[in-house]
Amino acid sequence: MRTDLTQPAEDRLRGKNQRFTGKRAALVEALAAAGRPLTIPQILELKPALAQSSVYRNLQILERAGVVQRIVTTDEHARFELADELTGNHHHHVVCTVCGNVEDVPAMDGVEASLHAAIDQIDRATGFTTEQHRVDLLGRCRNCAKS
Amino acid sequence: MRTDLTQPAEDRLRGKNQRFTGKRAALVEALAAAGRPLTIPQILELKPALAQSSVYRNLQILERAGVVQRIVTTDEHARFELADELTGNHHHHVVCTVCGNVEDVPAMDGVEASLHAAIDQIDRATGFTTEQHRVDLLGRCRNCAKS
DNA sequence: ATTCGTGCAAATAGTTTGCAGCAGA
DNA sequence: TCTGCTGCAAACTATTTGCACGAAT
Repeated sequence: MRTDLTQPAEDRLRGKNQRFTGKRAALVEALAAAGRPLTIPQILELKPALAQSSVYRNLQILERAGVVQRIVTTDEHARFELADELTGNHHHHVVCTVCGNVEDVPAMDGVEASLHAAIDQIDRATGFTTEQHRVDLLGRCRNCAKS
Repeated sequence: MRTDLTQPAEDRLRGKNQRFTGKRAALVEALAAAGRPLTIPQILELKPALAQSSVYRNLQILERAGVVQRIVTTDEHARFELADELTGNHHHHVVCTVCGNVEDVPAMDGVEASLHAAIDQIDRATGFTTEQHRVDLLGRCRNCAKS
C-alpha cells in the first residue's frame, strides 16, 4: 500500500517541463500522508516551511500536471488531494456539513457499475462527454453527530 | 409538471419568520424557469431589477429556509437551484469543465439503489450520518466537445 | 409603531500576481 | 548562465456586512 508516488509525480512534472523541487515534493508528501483532501491552511500547518503563495502556485502547477486534484465542497477553502489517476485509487468523499472535514471512502463496485451504465446512457442521449465523476456524501461525522 | 412552487416556498419562509417579498418571489421564479443551477451574474441578467447584495442575502435566507440549494462546481461562482426537497425532483448534475455550464439530469433508479446500499454500509462502518448525496458528471458539453 | 427587507458603498477573505532575488539544470 | 522557482507584498474578485431608508404587518 505504501507505493512511492514521488517518481510518478516527478515524471508528470517533467513531462510538462517543470522541475520537481523540494517544496513540490513536500506538497506531494503531505497529501500522500494525509490520505484525505487538505485545505491550504492545513497544508501550511503540516509544512510550515512553505510559503502560502508558493503553495497556491505549486498546487496549480501540480494540478495541471495531473498530480493533484482540487476539490470544492461547500465551505470556504478549496481542498487538494493526489489525483486518483496517480494513486490508482478511485474513491469518493464523505463531507461533514458541520465541521467541514472531508474523508475518503473507497469507491464501491455496485455504485461504480450502475454509474457507468447511467453515464453511457446520458452521454448517448445528450451529446455530453463524461470524463470523470464525483460522488459526495454529505452529513455529519461521528464527532458532529446530531445534537 | 408545472406545479406552482410559490406557495410551498412562501410557507417555508414564513416557517422561519421571513417574509415572502416580491424580490424573493422573483428569485424563485428565475430558478424555476431556468431548470438548472444559476450563478448570481446569470440571475442578475435575468432579473435586472434585483440588487446584487440583496440577491446574495436572499439566496442565503432561501437556502436556510430549505427553498434553494447552493452548489459549488469548480469555477469561480457558486450556483443556486431550487431544493430537491421543494420540487420533489431529485437529480444530479452534468458539469462542463470547459464552459462551466451545469445541467440537471434526472437521478437514475439503478444508481440511487446501489448508492443507498453503499451509504448504509458506509454509515454503519464509520459512524458517519449521511443526510444527502450528490453525483456530478464532469466532462465536455456538446458545444465544447473535444477539439 | 415596529420589525424586517433593500440598496449602496465599504469591508472581508480566499486566491492570484508582479517583481526581485535565489536555485536547479 | 539561463531559465524557472520562491517569497513578499500588493492586487483581484466573489461574497458579506454596516447603515440609513422604505415596506410589510
